[in-house]
Amino acid sequence: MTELDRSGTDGNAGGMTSRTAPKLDHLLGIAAGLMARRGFGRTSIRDVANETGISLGGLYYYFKNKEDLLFLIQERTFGALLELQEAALAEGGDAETRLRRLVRNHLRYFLDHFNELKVCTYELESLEGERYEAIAELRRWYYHRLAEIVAEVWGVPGDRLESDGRVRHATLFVFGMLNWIFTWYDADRDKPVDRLGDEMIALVMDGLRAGPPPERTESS
Amino acid sequence: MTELDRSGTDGNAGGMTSRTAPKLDHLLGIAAGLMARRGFGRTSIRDVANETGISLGGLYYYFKNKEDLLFLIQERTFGALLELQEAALAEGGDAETRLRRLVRNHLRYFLDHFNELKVCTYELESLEGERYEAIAELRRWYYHRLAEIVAEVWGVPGDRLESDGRVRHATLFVFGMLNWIFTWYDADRDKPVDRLGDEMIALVMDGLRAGPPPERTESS
DNA sequence: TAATCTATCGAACGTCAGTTCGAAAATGAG
DNA sequence: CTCATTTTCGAACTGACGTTCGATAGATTA
Repeated sequence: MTELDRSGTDGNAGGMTSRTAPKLDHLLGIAAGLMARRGFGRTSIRDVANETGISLGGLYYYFKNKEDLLFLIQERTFGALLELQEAALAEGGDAETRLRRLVRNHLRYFLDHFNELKVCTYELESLEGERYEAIAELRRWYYHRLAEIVAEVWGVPGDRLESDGRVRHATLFVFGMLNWIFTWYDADRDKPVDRLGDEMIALVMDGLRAGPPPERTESS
Repeated sequence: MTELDRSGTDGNAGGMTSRTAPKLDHLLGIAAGLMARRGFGRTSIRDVANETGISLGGLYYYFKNKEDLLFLIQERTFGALLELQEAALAEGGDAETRLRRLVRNHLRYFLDHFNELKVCTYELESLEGERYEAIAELRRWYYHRLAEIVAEVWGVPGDRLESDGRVRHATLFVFGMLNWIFTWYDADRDKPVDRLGDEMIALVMDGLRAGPPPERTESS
């Protein structure tokens, strides 16, 4: 229904086929900052123009649509996160080890790319059609990796992973913890991210009944 | 900075001081449905007019602002939920019992008022000034009630509750699980809500290491 | 019936948004 | 220097949005 016509060029309006584009990255970073604060719908292209110093019309050299701008932010940010996580999983280890790595990476990445990842988390549904599907696919990949770990902890065989609602729910509970952080994290108050990760792992693995995790200052 | 001028009348533009207003409730329900689907920013007053059958101008008899419309939805929905939870807590019981009640109530309420509660969850930041503060206050109340339970499970004394980051984090992790549901819940797939609650309690209390919760069909 | 209050309407106003476009600088190669 | 390509600009168009307002029924009261 909602089609998009990527006419030959592969993402942005003008040329720019190079892997990394510093000016575009800068632009996307600023746009993400605005969208993280005011939301996609409330952020105008004119806001982006003012904040970046680029003229209103000039922006359309970098993206062909407002929605395309959002897509570029999400694709790049989420893509990089998933690459990171893929590498982390490739390192192997038992389920708990991999889970801990995943959570820590996620939290570290979220600290370094707060605005961008917040936009990824909140504004998926502002995309439509192909663009929506492309990002949804990335999310599905992430979901499956975590679900596999949950299933492994519980000893659920891989072929029953899809049909077992308990694995699905537990996985989504964990994602809820991870993603909800954007609503409350306060850099000053909640300082060491790795400790946050440890606390989360402690809750996920052993629950409240095991008591609070140790209050030490730092670890690896 | 951003002031609102409630000139005498107490919330809506016209009169209407009665406790329950069926037509207003109907209106708010439809508005919540639109906002849940497309977000506050993307939902226009004209959309609400079309969907309700009330004329564009006529809507302003019920609220004085678009933001006021959002506020009314949040205040009523969240207010009712908190009343429910206050009553549930008043019933007493140990920490786990109260936690289970809280979670179950939350999930049941979320099923019955999906759109409205989704709007409450996502659109707090679309409010400003006094209206923002009023809703934020309600949320704070909810947070504290859950934090108290977490602290009780861990045996953290009430006066150290505020300063202990671990209580804060664990509480917010649980809220994350609860609120993230709006992004994935599928009425057909994830049928019995009470079981969802039990699975969540199982994870929160005992963690993944305790193994998956029993797969029974239903309980109380 | 006259007066008052509640509820509703349609038209209009002003603003701001996304997008387009042709021209013009800047850049870099031959 | 010349020329083609890349990048940037400012003005303009078009549509949608929130909000206002005077008019108007219907209901209620005196």
